[in-house]
Amino acid sequence: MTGDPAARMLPHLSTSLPMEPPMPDSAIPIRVKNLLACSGCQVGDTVRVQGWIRTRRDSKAGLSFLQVHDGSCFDAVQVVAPGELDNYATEVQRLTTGCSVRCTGTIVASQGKGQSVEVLADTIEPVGWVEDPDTYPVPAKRHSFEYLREMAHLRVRTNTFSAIARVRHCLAQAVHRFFHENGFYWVHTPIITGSDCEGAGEMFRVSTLDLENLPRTEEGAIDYTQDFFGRDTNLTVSGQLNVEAYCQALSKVYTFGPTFRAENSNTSRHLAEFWMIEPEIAFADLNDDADLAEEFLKSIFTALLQELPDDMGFFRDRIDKTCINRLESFVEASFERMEYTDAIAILEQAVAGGVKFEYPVSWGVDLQSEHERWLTEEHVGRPVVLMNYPRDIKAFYMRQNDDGRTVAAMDVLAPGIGEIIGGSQREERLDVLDKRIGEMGLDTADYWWYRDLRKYGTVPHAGFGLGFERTIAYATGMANVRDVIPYPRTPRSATF
RNA sequence: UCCCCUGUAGCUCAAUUGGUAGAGCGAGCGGCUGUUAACCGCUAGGUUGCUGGUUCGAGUCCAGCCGGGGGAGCCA
Repeated sequence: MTGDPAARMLPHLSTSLPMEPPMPDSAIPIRVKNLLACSGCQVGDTVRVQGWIRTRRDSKAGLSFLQVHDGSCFDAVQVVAPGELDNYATEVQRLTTGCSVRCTGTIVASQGKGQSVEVLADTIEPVGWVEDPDTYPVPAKRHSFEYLREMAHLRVRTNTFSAIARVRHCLAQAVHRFFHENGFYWVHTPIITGSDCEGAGEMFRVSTLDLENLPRTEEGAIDYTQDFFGRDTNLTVSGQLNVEAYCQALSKVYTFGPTFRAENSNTSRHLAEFWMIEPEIAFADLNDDADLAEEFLKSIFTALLQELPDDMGFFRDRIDKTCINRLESFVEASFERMEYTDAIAILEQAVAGGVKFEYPVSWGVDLQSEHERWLTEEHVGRPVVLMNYPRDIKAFYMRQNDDGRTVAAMDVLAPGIGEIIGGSQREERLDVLDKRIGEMGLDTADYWWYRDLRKYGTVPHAGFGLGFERTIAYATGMANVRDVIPYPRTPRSATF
């Protein structure tokens, strides 16, 4: 649990916050997670909790119940406010969903059902009011995800989005932990790139030129020599080429950071700004790459199941009944390795046997989602690693196989989602690489530094890419990647 | 970018082949209660996305624009 900041106390912060109110000497500042677990405190202790009101329920017997959450865990703590408090009528009974409060009181065993312990308050200090409860955008009721998307600054106060934030953090930590513990170095590949050769999609231009008055060359083209970098630059669409260079000195490396695609894609699986994980390993072939992908995915999903049972229980109960079972099956299964060529034969047999697909199948076509789903869900029933695709449907940097018609590419397919990882062994032979660059109509001059890697101590190497938001959506059952990133960027949408 | 659906109260949605715009939730007030998605009653809350058109009459039909969603393509 050392990686979980909510589990640790930060007394130096807690005691240096501004507007510190008088507090009984014995009051222990504590976060809700630890309070509910009686970790670092026990029944009878005087504690202080700070957070936001989820609901208030009044009892005319002369007390009120406040559900106070602070983001440290899924549950809120019940703070019992006796009617004897000085500000009971003037302030406590005016608290509404969303107000922030600072409470001190005694931890007691709860008389009610639904919680084992609660806080019997000595003081309740409203810190920030909700100025108009009638128009507070996220009252305690059901909201559609579409509506909450337009309230991205407030939606994290809901059960669902605070749970997503914790899952996202947990998985990110698990990613770094897996790589760190396996001897990988995290490489901070550039966000602004001068490479125009990544070939992974439409790019966002980065420029300080005056759009109202663009400098022109004598030929009438835009004169990028006058731009900030003295050339045209873009936001990165992939760190792969850069991280390959570091791989060929550090042996095992990865990138994990934001990536940008200016594609006009309007789907539940695409974002203009998303986070991608791209490991790269040297002295490795495609089988090593598949091994890595399998160990990696099992590691991060195992961590999620172990570290956030309450949040995952919420997703199971309210979002997707199967999400926990799916992850448990995933981490226990051995991945099936299958050749693309064999997969096509299996699919063709299935069609002959009466299975209906919308798109036809034959050797040389890229598999559609329906084909991938059928293979992993119906035919194998476990995760599948498809390997060695036709070279004509894959990128220039993928290593050509001896058969002359396939490349060492792989996709990891998972039940319930389809493709979750795409990777390949990279072409390490300069002559073969140059031939491929030429065949695809690209210019070897643009790849001068990438080609250098093949001139100076080249080595077989491989890697893969994993979309972080798709991984979170898969793990939680959330249907739209726009709801698993705090501030989604999509075509015509970048409000926050 | 293409196809389909959609836009009505703070939110989720009704509104009969075009005829006075309603409910639930939320909110406010009152009642009841160691409460737990509380419950009961009352109240407030709308230029039906925008612009134009057809019509005696448009939330409803037509055109354009803008927004949202789903699917496809592209991909992660």
